[in-house]
Amino acid sequence: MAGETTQLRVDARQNRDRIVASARETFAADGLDVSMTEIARRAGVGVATLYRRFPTKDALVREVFAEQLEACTGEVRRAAEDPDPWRGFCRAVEKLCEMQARDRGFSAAFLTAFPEAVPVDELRAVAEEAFAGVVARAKATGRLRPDFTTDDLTLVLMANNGLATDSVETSVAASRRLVAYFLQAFQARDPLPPPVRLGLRDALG
Amino acid sequence: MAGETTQLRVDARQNRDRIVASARETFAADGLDVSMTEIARRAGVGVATLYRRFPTKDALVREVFAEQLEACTGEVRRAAEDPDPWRGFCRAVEKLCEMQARDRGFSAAFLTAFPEAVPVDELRAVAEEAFAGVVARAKATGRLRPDFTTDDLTLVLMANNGLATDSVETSVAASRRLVAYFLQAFQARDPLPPPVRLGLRDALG
DNA sequence: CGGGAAGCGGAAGGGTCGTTCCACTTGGGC
DNA sequence: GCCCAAGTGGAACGACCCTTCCGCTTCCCG
Repeated sequence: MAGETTQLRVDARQNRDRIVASARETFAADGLDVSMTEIARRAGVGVATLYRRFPTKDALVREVFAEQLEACTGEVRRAAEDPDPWRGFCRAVEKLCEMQARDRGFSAAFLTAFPEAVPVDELRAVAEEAFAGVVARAKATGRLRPDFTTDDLTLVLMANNGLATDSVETSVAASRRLVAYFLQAFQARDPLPPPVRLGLRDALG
Repeated sequence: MAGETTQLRVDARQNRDRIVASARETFAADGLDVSMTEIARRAGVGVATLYRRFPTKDALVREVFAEQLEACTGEVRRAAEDPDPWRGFCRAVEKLCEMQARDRGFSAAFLTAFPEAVPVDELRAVAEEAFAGVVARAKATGRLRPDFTTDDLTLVLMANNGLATDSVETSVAASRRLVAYFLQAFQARDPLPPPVRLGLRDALG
């Protein structure tokens, strides 16, 4: 989805697909700290083939990440269409966190700063815009606390990211519990003092 | 505090102290991924001197970590003596999270499994026992939800760990906000369904 | 079906890391 | 003050990483 439909030879095309698939699986299971050699091995190609398609490891990460981010945006869009805005909000948060919990590389890539990665930043902006709509609707119904900000989503995602373990099931269970607590705190009914102001986005680049 | 009072030569003693101090500062500022060479350089000694005192990097991390964990326990003990049990509980969680936010190495070391590190596990057990007392008192007053478990503290600490950034101030601010949300959710007044059951401790070793 | 460009694998370059080795220095009991 | 064990610094080792290079193979156009 990052352009690059520049006609490849059919065998090269197959290899490229295998590389992306194997990279996605490996990043999901073990995080971003997997060696390029390992990814190439699992894809059944040499490292040179990998580097021919993706000139650097960052480029590969971005490619895989872009697809995930798109799925992410889709999930938010679906949540935006929920007849019940509050339920839509909850669904969005739940879905995002579950995706993150199931994919170690995703969270790492999402939270690592990519200041120069134009397409990635674009995609993220799109996802954030969609989420902003969900938030606005939920606030309008009065169920979501009015002082909820975009930073709070970042906070949730960063916190959720800290829950990563070697076992996907454990991570997902922990994530679910975390999200349940968060959603409870995000409800408007309690007039508790709003938490301190933040500048997380800036800190993340 | 880990024994080892085996008489050292005075110059060796000074070097050892400098090493621990510099390691603590460096781990706090930059996390555990600092090279041994760098730590030795900042302490003004050669790497051999470092390795003579701490046969492995893990050993050094554990030494520094043990001191922090002790401070941690002290904080919990102080919270246990608060006249208001709920306030004591809040203070304990707040203090623990702030310490974690201020020290990158601490959280990393705390959450990394050290199955074989006897003294560390001992210290952690002590801290957990003290915290269990705080929890029991808070539950007795009815302000802390009855289904709160030890796993929830682990959940909080792991989530809080995910908030680490390059700027300490940012991390602390984010941590404060996170804790405010958590404490709100931990209050008993809402009869919301208790989150799913967990097995985090097992997952962490 | 033949030639040439595109594609390929694996070895090698350059870097960093944790750790070890060894010739040299120094503290402190006699 | 002498002497040697304890202590020291910095070079060197092996393992790993990302990336590049190069001689060989394979596809595909004409």
